[in-house]
Amino acid sequence: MALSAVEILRSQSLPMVLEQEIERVILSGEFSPGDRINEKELADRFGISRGPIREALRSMDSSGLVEQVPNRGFFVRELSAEQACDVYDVRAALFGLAGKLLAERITDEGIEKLKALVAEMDAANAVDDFERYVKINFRFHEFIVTNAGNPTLAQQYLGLVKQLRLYRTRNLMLSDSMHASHLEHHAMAEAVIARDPAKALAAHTWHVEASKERLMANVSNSIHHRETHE
Amino acid sequence: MALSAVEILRSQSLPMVLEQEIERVILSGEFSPGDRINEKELADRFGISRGPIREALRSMDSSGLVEQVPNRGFFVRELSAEQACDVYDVRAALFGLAGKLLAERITDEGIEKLKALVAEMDAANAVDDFERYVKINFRFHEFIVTNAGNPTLAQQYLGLVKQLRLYRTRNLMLSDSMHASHLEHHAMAEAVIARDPAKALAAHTWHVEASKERLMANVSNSIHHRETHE
DNA sequence: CAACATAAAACTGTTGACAATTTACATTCT
DNA sequence: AGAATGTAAATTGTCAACAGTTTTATGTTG
Repeated sequence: MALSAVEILRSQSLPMVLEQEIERVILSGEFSPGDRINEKELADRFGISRGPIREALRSMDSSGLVEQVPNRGFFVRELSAEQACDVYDVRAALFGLAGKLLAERITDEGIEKLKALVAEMDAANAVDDFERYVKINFRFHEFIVTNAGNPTLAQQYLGLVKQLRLYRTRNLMLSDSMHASHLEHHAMAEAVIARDPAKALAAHTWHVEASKERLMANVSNSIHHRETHE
Repeated sequence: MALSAVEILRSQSLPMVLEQEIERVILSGEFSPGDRINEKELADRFGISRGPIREALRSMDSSGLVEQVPNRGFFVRELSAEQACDVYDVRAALFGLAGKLLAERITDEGIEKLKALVAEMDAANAVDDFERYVKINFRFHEFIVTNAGNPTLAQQYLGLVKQLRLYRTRNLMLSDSMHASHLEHHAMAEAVIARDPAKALAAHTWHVEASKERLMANVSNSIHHRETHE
């Protein structure tokens, strides 16, 4: 399966595809944070040699998904709670900027698209459809970041989101969280639709900061209850 | 010269050192943005094979200093004026966060250190010593970012600063620019010393935005006068 | 003389092999 | 039994060579 995907795109650029594939393997949870990555194992899996694997891992090292220890190899990066908070703080600043820029630059069609996304979330939120909500939520955030008209910003932001997925936690979306998040989304969209950069900056920044706090509260909670569940 | 440096640190980690060395070569201006990077040439220069070179370049690709075009190799990244603006905007957001966090967390000793740096800049500013001012200015910024207590933030910020060096421009620090910049530095330091996060956030963000505008004004100016100088 | 086709050179992408280091394991000693 | 030590296996770091592509140089044609 994975091999055929690599095989098909070989003509394009092998290590770039590899990067995505390895990323997928890591983020899918097959490799856990802290795990050592065996180069030969990956090479055999994709039917190639270790060279391209190492190049892909080097690249992922730079983007914070893996870490290299000299003479010991690559490890899936481990993100402590503290580090996750740090990433969230940076993400909040970037997302705030995205909201501000979007409010300055969004087109009329963009506004329609945004309204449609919000409407979709309204629907999912109304019936407590978590799975659907999470999906649209992702598209909503992606829309904001990619339409802010700043590729550097988009790249950095998406990189941080990837890093955050290394902070494994029983990410069960609670009903309360969803409703709170949804209210924030409305505030964000309102500010952007009103083309109010300052308000958008504040709303977008706040949304990520609030997300961080909800996650951390959730984590300490699930740690508290771990014994009863496992 | 470069070879001996590599030789000495070979025991530590070759490609990591290589990364710094190649970075130095690029940022020193020996390779210009848009230039193709010859792997063999670099390999010969450092007396090693192409493998580690490629690994280092892949890492630098991820951090935005070079770009890879399939089957054509690596090129020093070219930064358009628009892209430079984008990077500045992101940098402003990050630096604002750094200022805010620093104001929240700075220790008493940190405040003393900060005051000392400001005093040094005062001195250089008073006598229009550009070279000295630029140097301390760099240490000042570095202090802020590394003492904000958020390694992720520091890493991202420093990466952006490196990228900005790809935007070659006759970066002559004008007297007006220096004095304006200096005033902003005072406002930043004041906010941090007062441990006022909101004010620090605003002052630090503004400083980078103002720097961007000064640079851009400078650039259009120097473009205007290019013919007479070259 | 310019434009195009062709052949040679240069370069990148990838591989398999070898050296150096680390890890795992069995043996010995206290 | 448990710690220490030495050996074997596994793994990483590096290299040199080969295949495939791109670039350059050359020669030919309209």
